[in-house]
Amino acid sequence: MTDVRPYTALIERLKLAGLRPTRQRLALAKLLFDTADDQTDRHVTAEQLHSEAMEAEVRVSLATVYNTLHQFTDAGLLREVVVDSGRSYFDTNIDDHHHFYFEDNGRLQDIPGAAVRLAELPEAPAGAAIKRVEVIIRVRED
Amino acid sequence: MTDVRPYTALIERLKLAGLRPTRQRLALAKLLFDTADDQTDRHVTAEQLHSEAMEAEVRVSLATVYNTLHQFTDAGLLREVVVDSGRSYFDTNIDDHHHFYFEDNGRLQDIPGAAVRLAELPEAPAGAAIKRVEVIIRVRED
DNA sequence: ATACTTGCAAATCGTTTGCAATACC
DNA sequence: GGTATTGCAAACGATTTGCAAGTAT
Repeated sequence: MTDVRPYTALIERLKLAGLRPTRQRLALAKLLFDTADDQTDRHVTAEQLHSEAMEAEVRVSLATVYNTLHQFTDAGLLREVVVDSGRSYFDTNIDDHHHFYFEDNGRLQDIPGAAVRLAELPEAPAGAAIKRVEVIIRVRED
Repeated sequence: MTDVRPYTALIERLKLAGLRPTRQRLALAKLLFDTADDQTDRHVTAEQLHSEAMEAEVRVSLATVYNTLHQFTDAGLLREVVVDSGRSYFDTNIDDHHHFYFEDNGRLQDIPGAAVRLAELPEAPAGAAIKRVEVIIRVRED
């Protein structure tokens, strides 16, 4: 089942985003977006992704992981989620959706977009435009 | 208009919270909760509060500001708001409410509780209980 | 050939900690 | 007096940066 030219689609995706398909960006994109496994939504920190890369025998520096995550975010391939001061999560699900945050262990979990509905939203403050509405449901294991 | 025994109420408040009314806690409480000025909602970072203390000629170390902010938060006098990775805000408004976050300049602004209404909420994941629902509306100055 | 990327190590930022000195009850 | 609190400076963890070396087009 090992694909002989496995990266074609990812290369295209990076090029479209205006990013050179370098070895490290490809490898990270594979780890992030290649859903050979089941889940479509991943929430990774830079450290986590770096560890995964190491396990996968991919040599990438932590600095490059940071750079890449931000480039992917700027390119709209990822979304940054802030729930914990001092730790940034990157979400591979860029659709409109919200999150459960497990404060005990720092895990994030997607809430399907339809499960949260806002009945009423304030208008943006004068001189400002709404960029995104984020709902974070903080939960505690019991 | 300078009160001769200005701290009585704050002292009581700290005692009720189980905190010794020390000089530095009182001074910080005054800066945070004394609404001689207009606004009832303040969103401060530790650094900001420390600066204010310096300007007010109150000698407090930054470490103590951090300690105090967390103690106040644990005691329910403050609420911590996380919108920016790497920076913690403390909100003097502990009522149920949500926030606008101005990404350009890092300013936070309360949204009155009634202006956001959630029509539908998911139930908590199995084995977990909802601790708080936070709505953050990220806005951009234009 | 050239501009973009990478890796490394050092630097930075916000925050926390250990511990001796000090203040509150 | 005994315990809680403070300040300092060092330690910390996550993230960023400068720059020389490597790589994609």
